[in-house]
Amino acid sequence: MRKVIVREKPTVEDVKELLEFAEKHNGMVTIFARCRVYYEGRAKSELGEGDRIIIIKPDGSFLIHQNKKREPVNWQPPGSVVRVEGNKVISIRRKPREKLEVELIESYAITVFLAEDYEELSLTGSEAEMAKLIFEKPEVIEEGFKPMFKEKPIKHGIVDILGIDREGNVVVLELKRRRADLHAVSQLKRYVDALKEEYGERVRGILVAPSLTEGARKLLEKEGLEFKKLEPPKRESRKKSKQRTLDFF
Amino acid sequence: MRKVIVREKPTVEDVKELLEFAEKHNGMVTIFARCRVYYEGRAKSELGEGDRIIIIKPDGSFLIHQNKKREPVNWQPPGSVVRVEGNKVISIRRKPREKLEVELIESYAITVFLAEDYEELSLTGSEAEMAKLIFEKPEVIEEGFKPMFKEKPIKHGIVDILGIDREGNVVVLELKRRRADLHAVSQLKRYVDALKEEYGERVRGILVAPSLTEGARKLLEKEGLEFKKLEPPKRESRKKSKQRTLDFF
DNA sequence: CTCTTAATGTCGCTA
DNA sequence: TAGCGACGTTAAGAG
Repeated sequence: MRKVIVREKPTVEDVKELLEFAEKHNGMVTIFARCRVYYEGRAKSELGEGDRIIIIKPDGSFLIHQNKKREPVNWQPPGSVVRVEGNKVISIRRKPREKLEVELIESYAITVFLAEDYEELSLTGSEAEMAKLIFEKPEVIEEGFKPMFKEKPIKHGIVDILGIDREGNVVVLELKRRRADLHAVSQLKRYVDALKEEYGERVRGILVAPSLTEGARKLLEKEGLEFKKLEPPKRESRKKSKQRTLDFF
Repeated sequence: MRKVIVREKPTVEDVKELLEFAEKHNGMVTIFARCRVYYEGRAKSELGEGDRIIIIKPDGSFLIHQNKKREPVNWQPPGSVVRVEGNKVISIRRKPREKLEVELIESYAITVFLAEDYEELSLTGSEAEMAKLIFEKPEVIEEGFKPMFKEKPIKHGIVDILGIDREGNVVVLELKRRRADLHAVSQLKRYVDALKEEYGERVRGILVAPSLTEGARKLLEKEGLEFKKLEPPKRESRKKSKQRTLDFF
């Protein structure tokens, strides 16, 4: 069977039919249309008449893209359910209850894409990999540092890394894969405060990141917290993908 | 001229040609293809062979969508520049330097959409509207509350609303349009700490939100901060759109 | 389910 | 341009 079905200048009936076809065969629907959009749920919005691309995925994800920006102007998350009523395509989410209505003024084209995809993204340079690096080479923080826990729940939150320094002080690390800001410092402060209640004053807080904003540096200093420069490491490639390539033989 | 140009089973030359055509006419390109994706920039990623929808907008936004999730698996933000090299579609961003490469294994279809859209989203139920409500009816916080500043920069951050209560205490409000969590409390705490340095102990911090998580409630209590329940208001409709409808006449 | 936090977050605003 | 914070944030992971 063909991977992509295209219908130009579809009628409302065509749209209905192809949406049903896509649902049955787990296809992705793309509609190129002049439309108006109404949304009500966590918030409420209206979008006047204009040309947009509408994508409906087999998992219920619903995207409406204007000709600018990375973000969809309106959307519905996975798990939503779509139906057609007259010239409206409606998507409903329950919990929280949200309704998205697309009023089709004129449909220029519609496609159904029977996409097969078994691959997952393999990404490197994340905060999780900074943590891994620190457990493998604790000296990147400082000589004598001993990491003990990762993602450890404490009184008010979950600390990235909890450990002990060479003098027996409790050390909390807050990791950031990019330049750390005021939020990061507040977060670290919250953990240090909570741990001081438990362990007394011998608690150190270290913000670990490639750099700091000026505001963060000032607040960090005021709060008696520390900074350690560390770049998120980037692996050479291949993580989740299966390693059975030709090299295997 | 036609709004949507469709080419099925395009060659690499077709793709190149239509991308150039789209760039010239500010069209949105959509490619339905089996592909592999490589990204390197702030992080680095690889995605093995599979069927995806690729969208390239006239502002340089670049989206690659798998058949699941609301989020693109790979992307490039507005301002990026696209080019074709052999069977690869490459998008470059400078500052930070980021490169996205899509290796087209098989293109099933490509469309160029000459989308015209002059409308902007009108949204209600935002935090900004909560602030507006509080300035119009300060009593929704408490009797005698006087809001003084909105988005006021202080020592370590920018407070949502700064005001005075009936007893002359300085009051900081931190607004959240949805259930407030630990982050919101830490943020409020940061503001209160900074203001206490300036105004002494007569500083109150109030978290204003429709609800609180358990953890947030506990921390708020421990820190001597307060909570005021308030839902973000939803207007009846029409904000940014021009009011020139039939009713006008 | 709720809670907590990361994210190539993106986006808008402001000094 | 950098800093700061909201977002209908989304998504993942743990309890």
